[in-house]
Amino acid sequence: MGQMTHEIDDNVHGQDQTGSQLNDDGNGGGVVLKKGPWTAAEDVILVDYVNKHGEGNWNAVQKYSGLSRCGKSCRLRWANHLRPNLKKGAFTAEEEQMIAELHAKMGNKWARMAAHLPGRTDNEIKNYWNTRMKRRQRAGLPLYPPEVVLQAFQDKKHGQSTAEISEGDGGHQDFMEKNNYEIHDAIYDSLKETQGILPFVPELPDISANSILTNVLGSPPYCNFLPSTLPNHDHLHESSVSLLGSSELNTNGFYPFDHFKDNTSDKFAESFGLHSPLDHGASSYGSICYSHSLSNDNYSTSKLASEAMKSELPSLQYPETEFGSWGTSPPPPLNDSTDIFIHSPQPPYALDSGSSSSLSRCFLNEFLCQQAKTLGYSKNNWPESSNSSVATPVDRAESSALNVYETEWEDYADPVSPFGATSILNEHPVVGTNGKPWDGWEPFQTFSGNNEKLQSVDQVLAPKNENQSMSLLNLTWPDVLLASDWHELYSEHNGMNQADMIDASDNFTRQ
DNA sequence: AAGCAAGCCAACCGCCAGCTA
DNA sequence: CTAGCTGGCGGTTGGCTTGCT
Repeated sequence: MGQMTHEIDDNVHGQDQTGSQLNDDGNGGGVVLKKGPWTAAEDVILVDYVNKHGEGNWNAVQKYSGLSRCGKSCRLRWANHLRPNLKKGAFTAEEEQMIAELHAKMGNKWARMAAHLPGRTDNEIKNYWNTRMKRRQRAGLPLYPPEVVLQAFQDKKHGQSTAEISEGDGGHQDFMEKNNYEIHDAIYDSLKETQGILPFVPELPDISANSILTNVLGSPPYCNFLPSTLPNHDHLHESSVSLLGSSELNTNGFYPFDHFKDNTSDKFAESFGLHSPLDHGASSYGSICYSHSLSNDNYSTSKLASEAMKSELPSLQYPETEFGSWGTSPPPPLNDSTDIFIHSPQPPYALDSGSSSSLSRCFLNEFLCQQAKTLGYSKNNWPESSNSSVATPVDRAESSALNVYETEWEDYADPVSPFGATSILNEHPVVGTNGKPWDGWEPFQTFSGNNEKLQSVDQVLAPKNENQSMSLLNLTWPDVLLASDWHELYSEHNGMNQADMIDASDNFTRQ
């Protein structure tokens, strides 16, 4: 804006200040077309032309108005700045929320997103998203507010169809089904699958969005709201129980994660400069909660590796630390809710048999990309954390997921950061299931999956582990529920008041 | 006050799909 | 069927502003 001087340029048809070139649209005919910022005079000419002739036929603008701009440039100028009913100024909170939701569903379909935001242009939305995302990625933050994912749950739960998303987009339903709505489906499917007993699935072609979503949703602190939303034995409730299960914990209480030791993942790690002897361990910080769902070595990250750097892709990561920007969901207070970080096991895998969807990969890529970024950070931070408390592998494993959030919370940071690594680990020194503290970095293999460990995992699987999950949850659930501001979100989305929630949590605890 | 980095945003570029001759 | 034209879209660039040191 600021650089747009809009000064009257008497030389509208003359040479521009940024250099000229022949129009590349094939309609130049040797005419030197102006480039660079539009002047007020040019705007007047263009507006006048459109008023007389209507939109379209942009290449005729130059012909009939004498404007030395290519058709593309005219169209862009009109669409982005001159057409009526354009909304100027910063995005409102509602619009930001909408953008996040739309982006979660559509990805970088700016024009389509703009169709949902009257008065906003695709360019505006794109710029907004890119700058915001750049900022957040640099900070190691997730991109989507929790409400977006929760909404995805709600939508699916209430049978919202793809058509709704496609509403107004007529003719794009197919696209939506293929690309936009899979996150909803992924979330839902993961719940369906995890509510049942899926102890072990030997074949898994790819990490799915499902598993990630499941993990994300089932991971602290966001696992909190899942059970809470469903006090009765609604399928989601059952799902959430399973989500919180320790089904992939091995005998040591942590997840097998040797699946990331394959060459591809090494390459992936290399691509992020993870070369130290701790690489595997380091990788596990970020990957563990995602890789643990894999029970064979067939996991392929080739696509992930190749696409992981594509940062624009949809993600459903959260929490959102810039809650203010979303207008909702302030960070949970620092209290016992942090327990859930320590005590709640990672959710079991969610298996997505048709997992290789583009969006799933996109989601994963973006996620892993951020994970990788987070890893570098957490690598630096870990020693600090482990100085004051000794983490077991499982804690690391969980903290690997946690690291995502830790990094996240580091914005709030610090001493008051509700989930700051230091605070968590200081307050909750953790030991291995054998009672021995896990001190120091061990080779990845020492606690990562061999068959024996995997077998142990199987033994821990639901339904048996449901009780374990419950016991774990019992430690924290009411506090988590009541102390956390999530209950606002939760109740808002489920029509429950606090009393209901207390009942629900009590029931939950008594189980 | 100056220098630098990051943010912001308008505009450009290349690709693609749809239409038409 | 094909080639050319046109418009649309998403990615990227470059310049100005802002904030920090």
